Amino acid sequence: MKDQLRLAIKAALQQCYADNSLVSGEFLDEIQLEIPKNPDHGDFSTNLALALAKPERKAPRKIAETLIAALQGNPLCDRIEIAGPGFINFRLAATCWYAVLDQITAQGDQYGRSKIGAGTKIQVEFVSANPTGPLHIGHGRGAVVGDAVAAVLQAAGFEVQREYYVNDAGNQILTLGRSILLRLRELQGEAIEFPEDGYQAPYIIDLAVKYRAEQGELVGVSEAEAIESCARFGVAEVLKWIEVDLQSFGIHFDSWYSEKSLYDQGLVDEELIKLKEKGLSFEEDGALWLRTTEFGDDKDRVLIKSDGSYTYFASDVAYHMEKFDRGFNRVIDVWGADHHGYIPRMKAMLAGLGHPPEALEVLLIQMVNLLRDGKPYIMGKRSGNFITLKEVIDEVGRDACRFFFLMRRCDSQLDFDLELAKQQSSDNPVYYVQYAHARVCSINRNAAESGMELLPSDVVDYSRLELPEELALVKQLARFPETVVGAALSYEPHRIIFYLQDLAAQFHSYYNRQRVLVDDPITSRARLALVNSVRTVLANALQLLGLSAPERM
RNA sequence: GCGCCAGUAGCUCAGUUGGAUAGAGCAACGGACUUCUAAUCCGUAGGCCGAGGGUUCGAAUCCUUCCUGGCGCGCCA
Repeated sequence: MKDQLRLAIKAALQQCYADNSLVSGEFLDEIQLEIPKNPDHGDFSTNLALALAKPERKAPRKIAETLIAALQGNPLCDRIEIAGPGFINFRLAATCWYAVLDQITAQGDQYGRSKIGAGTKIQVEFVSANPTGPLHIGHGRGAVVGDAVAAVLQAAGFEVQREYYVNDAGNQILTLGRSILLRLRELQGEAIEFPEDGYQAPYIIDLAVKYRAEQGELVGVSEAEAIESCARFGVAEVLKWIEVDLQSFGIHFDSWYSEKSLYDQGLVDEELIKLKEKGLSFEEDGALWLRTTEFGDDKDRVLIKSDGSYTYFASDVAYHMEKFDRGFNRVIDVWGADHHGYIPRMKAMLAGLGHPPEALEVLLIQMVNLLRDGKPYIMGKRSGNFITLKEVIDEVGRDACRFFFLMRRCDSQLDFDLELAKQQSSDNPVYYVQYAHARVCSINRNAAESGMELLPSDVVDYSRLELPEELALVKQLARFPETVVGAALSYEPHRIIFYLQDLAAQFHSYYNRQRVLVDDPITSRARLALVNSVRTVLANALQLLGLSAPERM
């Protein structure tokens, strides 16, 4: 709809240049067309005349008049007028809008999907929590946002892969192994002293118990081998928990990528050699450094520590280069905001190795402040004082939990009060949206009972939809595809949430004001077609965000 | 000290990337169930868009200086 109008305007502009009624020849790549807040200003509005005022050196309103003359007689438009300083407002013919209903009916669950992404390959890496303990609520936000960003990109025609990076190498894994081993010895009757820096949470004991049951007792192996064995066992077990939790949250990964495998394949050393060859790394104080300051970082960063072990950064270099080797045009990392200081070195590394820094997009998810009865709930893995994601989902419900995490822009902090979330579960906004869907389904049941079925759109008389609120609903439905595109290109899935709330509000209002099933069958059928288009769009949007669309509530 | 994010109604937040009279939910107040599901609707009230300066036809939005809150600034992960 919008695009058709944009083309018409472009043609008109061309015509004006051709007959010299406008002279600058200036072309704006993107003619701005927006939907005015005030419906009195028409269905669409452009500031084109204002923007051309300078190059044309003419009053905006004069330019607008010329353009309108060229647009006269266009079948799309019912009325075109000049307003304010030189806005051109378009009111589209009602018949144009009815075409949207045909489109929705024809496309069904595909309505809202587009090909803007044109198959561009994007990887979204998210969650990637260390496999040393169960997921907590902070991971939940990143998980839902990452999943929704991926979904929205897919809907916009990008080819998307969801990946979980498994940090199964490094110190924290050794700590996990040591902690399990100590608990194991404890189970075997040894007196142990649990160190401050070990993982003290109770689940470590569960792991030890399971280890003992499945692997037997550790005898005749060195300390290092014992730790390694416990660590591998622990990682595998914890990853199973994580996968189950994510599944119950409706999140599925296409790929689980092991950090350890980067070392095993020698990819880390390979990249380090490349960096050395490019003269980007240097040795100092017995460590190997990357000269990230050359690309805008505030200090150089260590790749290999003076004790010979690798930093996280070293494997991240290899990991991200490997992503591009796999053919992704763009790579999105979803991180907690507390890692934001890490971005400059990553971008510097990419620049150094010949990739445009824009190819990596880091989405920072601000903290979730977990509250219980209004009081902050301090969490720490080591202390074992945390609430797992699973517990939260069980308490609040999957749909409500996902909805809650998606309701805000990811760069603003989120207060999550468990008591409040539970209390509100009956008037939570997610139910408001789902209820709209259930209501349409209910109307359908009633229609079927009275022998009225949904007819093919070519026999529905849409001209019966002449009430302003009916036209407004259709216009809202027409905005769905561009909302999805906007959400995808800006990585802002919350836009879909707000769209859903708007659409549901309009529907509920219509429902209360007008009956769908009235005495006149022609009108009933037209209204039935309308509300079923609403149902389709609600269902598509809910599905996109991993939310259910119940038929009864 | 430096950097990132935020500051919009009493509270929680949107604001289509610079447009016309700044919006919604909750809370408050007043109404609507004999009617397709009241988990709904209708109405009232609520604002110096943190503060100052700048850019232009036009600023909540852009540039700048401050103020407040959160988070970072390791040869930790």
